[in-house]
Amino acid sequence: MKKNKLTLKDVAQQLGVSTATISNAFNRPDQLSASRRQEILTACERIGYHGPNKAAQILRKGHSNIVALVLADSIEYIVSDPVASTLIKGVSSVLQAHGKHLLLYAGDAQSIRDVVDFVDGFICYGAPRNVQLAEEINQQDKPVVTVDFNLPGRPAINIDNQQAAYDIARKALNKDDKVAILGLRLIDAPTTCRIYDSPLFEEDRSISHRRLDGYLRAIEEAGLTISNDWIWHIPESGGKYSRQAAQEVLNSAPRPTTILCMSDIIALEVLQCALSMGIKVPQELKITGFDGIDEAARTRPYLTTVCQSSVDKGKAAAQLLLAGDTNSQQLPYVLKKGETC
Amino acid sequence: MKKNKLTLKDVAQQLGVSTATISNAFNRPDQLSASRRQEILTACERIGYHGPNKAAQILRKGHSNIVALVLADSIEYIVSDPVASTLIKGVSSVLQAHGKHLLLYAGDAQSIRDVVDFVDGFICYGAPRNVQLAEEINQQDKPVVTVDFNLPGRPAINIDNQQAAYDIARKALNKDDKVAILGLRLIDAPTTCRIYDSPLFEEDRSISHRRLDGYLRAIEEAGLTISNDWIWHIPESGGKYSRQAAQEVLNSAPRPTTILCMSDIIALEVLQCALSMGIKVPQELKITGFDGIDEAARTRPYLTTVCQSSVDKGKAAAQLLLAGDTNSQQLPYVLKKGETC
DNA sequence: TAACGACACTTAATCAATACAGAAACGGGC
DNA sequence: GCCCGTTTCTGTATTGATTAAGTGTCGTTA
Repeated sequence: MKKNKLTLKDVAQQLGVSTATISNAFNRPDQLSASRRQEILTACERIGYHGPNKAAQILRKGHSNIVALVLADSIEYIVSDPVASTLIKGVSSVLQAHGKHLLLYAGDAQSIRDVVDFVDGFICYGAPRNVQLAEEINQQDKPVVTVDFNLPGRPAINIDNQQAAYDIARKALNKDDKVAILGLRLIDAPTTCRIYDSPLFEEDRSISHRRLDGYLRAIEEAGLTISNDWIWHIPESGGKYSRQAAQEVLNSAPRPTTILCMSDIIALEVLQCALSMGIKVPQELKITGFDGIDEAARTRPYLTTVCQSSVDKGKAAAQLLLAGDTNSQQLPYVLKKGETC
Repeated sequence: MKKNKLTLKDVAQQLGVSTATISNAFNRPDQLSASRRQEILTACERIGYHGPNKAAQILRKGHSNIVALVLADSIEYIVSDPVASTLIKGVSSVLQAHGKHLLLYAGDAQSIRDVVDFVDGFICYGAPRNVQLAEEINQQDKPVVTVDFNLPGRPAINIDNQQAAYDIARKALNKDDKVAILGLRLIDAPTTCRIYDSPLFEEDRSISHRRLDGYLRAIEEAGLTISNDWIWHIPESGGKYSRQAAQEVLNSAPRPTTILCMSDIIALEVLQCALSMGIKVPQELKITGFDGIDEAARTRPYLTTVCQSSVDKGKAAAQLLLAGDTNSQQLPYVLKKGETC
């Protein structure tokens, strides 16, 4: 527990040189002779000065080596969500390789101002609940990269959600199928529910809406129809919401023969629920997922889903941010034929 | 993308008052009349000044509302480790309730200095690989709380690891048992290996050493013996290390009848390996775990283990830190009788 | 009515650094 | 010996705020 931290000024006085020289010794080696620099550095080591104060550096230099990862959900939820936590892996691996630090931000629109002034940039994952938060971030004169959603004028990392949804639905659907869709955050409601009158399409098209587009296109091409009653809105993959939707949809009459799920978590919940009800998968019920989480490959029967790499998304986002690149990037996905359809 | 951020000085000039008054309007309402304060606040809102620059505040005030969670492993590993990510949940829930932010630190001893100057305190989870990192943090004149390891003079959050290990081993052991222990970070080696000559006990007793004490005491009391050959060192629960140890121990001759594992992850690996080898659990092989992760309750047979709440540990650590309390805290644990012994 | 304290606000030092302009020293060429 | 350019180092304004000390005004009280 060392007290009385040394400042650059103290060190300068002790060594009999100016503060500028000490500063340069640490930051700009070309500004002083190599020998002098070595002297200063070893002297600093000896007296216990570990380099310029970072708080002051941040103020003066205007950057901090800290990147904020802004999360749509609470950290509590995120760390238990396989997709999100894998994304964190990707982001942090790149940041670490560049000597940057990671600040996990999961607060509201107000307290983002606590960090806005000193972080070097933002990676936003998922559309924030709070629209104000997204706006607040977008107003900043700092680099921003979004993942799995769009912010006007900012680069985004995405897969082609529409095409992926179309592809998997096309593979699943047959003539005479009765289709249901379990969607993620389709409307602005805090509970699981069917979509009746709520507007399906918003101006700011989220990835869920893109996926929905894909599903609907495939349904139409297969000569089938679907009404809003058979599209569910789920506010969040985790917790009770998915299970609730699974139970509702499987107890509906007539029971769907194909259920298109916008996440693997949802699909696994449907699968488990179906099996416990004695429904044969895929004979009586076909299920598709989305994401390709590890768990989806371990179930019996294992899931037919769209595999996308969250690690790659995280890496791409971090790289884009650090490179100052402002071009959006579309990552590949692969369809994984499982045993559920 | 707003440019030319306003400063407090700019605002003061525009409103024709001193900078001190603006500052007080935001930070010390008692220092100016309520009416004046209201005027200033609404004026700031109007011209788009969102409050004092945080980087400057951090420098001047010396605190930032940011707490660093220092992790022994890389973030990549942490987010996929159920124990660690649950701890993060606990920590972040308390921090969020107090308006603090969370900085995940998983770097080395050098770059900790990037954050040391401005974070308000440290929560250290698990003994860092790098001893220097622990020392560096301990030297700071900032609050530190440790979880699952000890730093001299700093409060620690722990369960009674020795007693817990003793309890579960006592329950598992019978006369004539052949015992093996799969330990976590017992010595300073990067690979899975048996412990031969390496010193079993170090001065700075880690939780693993406490657990080992408990196991050994139980073994002795049961009238059994164990030599260092039958104690494995595993550098990290995740990855290939546990599997490797499981294979080694199960292929040893004579094969142990009881395996005491210092984490559930390790125990599950042993269980899976044993089942695939056709070994009957618990008839031919008894296994105990440690931690009580969710997954341990879902396997068949499900694990006999020591349940401790990582959420509670995280919460306790954050609360201790924020309260400035310097007393260590011992949390409760419960033995969970499963089907593996 | 002079003294006193409470209130409202300002002045200016301070936090710990960076970076630019300029000074001193040095060396080489003519 | 003088000029010019380079190298090395110093002085100081600047970054954007906080805060202790100080000034002025007003109402109260002896």
